[in-house]
Amino acid sequence: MESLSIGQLAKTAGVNIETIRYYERRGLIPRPSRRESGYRQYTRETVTRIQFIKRAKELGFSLREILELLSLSLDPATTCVDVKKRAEIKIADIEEKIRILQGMKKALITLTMECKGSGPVSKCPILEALHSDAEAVKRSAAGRNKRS
Amino acid sequence: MESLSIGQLAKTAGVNIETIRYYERRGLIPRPSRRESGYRQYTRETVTRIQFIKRAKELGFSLREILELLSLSLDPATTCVDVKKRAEIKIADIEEKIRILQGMKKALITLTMECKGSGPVSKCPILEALHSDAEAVKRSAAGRNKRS
DNA sequence: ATAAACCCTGTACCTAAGTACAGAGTCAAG
DNA sequence: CTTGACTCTGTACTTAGGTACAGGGTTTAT
Repeated sequence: MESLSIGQLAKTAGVNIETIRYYERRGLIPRPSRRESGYRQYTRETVTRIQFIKRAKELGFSLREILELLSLSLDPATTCVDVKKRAEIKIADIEEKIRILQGMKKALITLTMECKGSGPVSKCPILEALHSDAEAVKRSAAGRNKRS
Repeated sequence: MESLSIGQLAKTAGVNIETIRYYERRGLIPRPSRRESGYRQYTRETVTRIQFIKRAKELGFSLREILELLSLSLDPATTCVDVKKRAEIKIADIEEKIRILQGMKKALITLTMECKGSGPVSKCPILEALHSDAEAVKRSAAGRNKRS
């Protein structure tokens, strides 16, 4: 078994067949050679390539960014710094997302603590806040709860 | 000015006209009365409604969830606990997202620290990790970096 | 009365990362 | 030799939350 069919590749790499063709369209994996029938023929290299893509995705890179990383890694003019820069940008992206989520969480916790859990919905502090107290929500969501 | 045109409502509430019609289609705001011409006529209530939606979105609720919150708040059988439960589920959702992002961040930081920033891309520890060290990436991304 | 600004419906488009066919051809096992 | 599994291309669909027209009708200000 020196060459892999698309189905074998899919199973080995742990992705869908459709995903492989999609990655090919996106330029993330090279167009493979074909049999006379037109069937795609892959080498083990492509398994590695797909695993690269999967791991980069786990680190939060988009397919567009992964494409960039891949072309970087092929360009002899690239230095390690170029790659490191991408990673640092991604870290900053992730930190921003975390910040926003923590603001949301804080606001929600504040609201749920105000809610005793008894009484009708008409006096629910959570809904009341959504209806009228724009500032409280905004302050918390932005992570700068100044009052108190 | 007792009734608002869709344009006035959009400006007042700080959303797009298209967004208002979209919310109407989604059932997030009630179908308004119409003039003879077919023009939509809104009341101030709808401003409040749209602001509710905007704030709930800031707290991380999807439009589908907001629809649920709105029908809860109209149902007299709803109690405060029902709303509180939604908020708590949302908090858990947010915490899960934060956990995943922190795993990504940790893995990326580990990799960038290994990278001295000098040397050719062929020896970049970041790319090397993506190419072969599946476990290191996974461990960090999952937030359970066992091998210290 | 006419031009600018507004509004209507309906449909298509956008991003991201795929997934799901339809309709055809090919390969492998029994 | 046939049947089932596999593969091909091309297109449409999915989720979420909108945005952008096209091609009409209406309102308002001058």
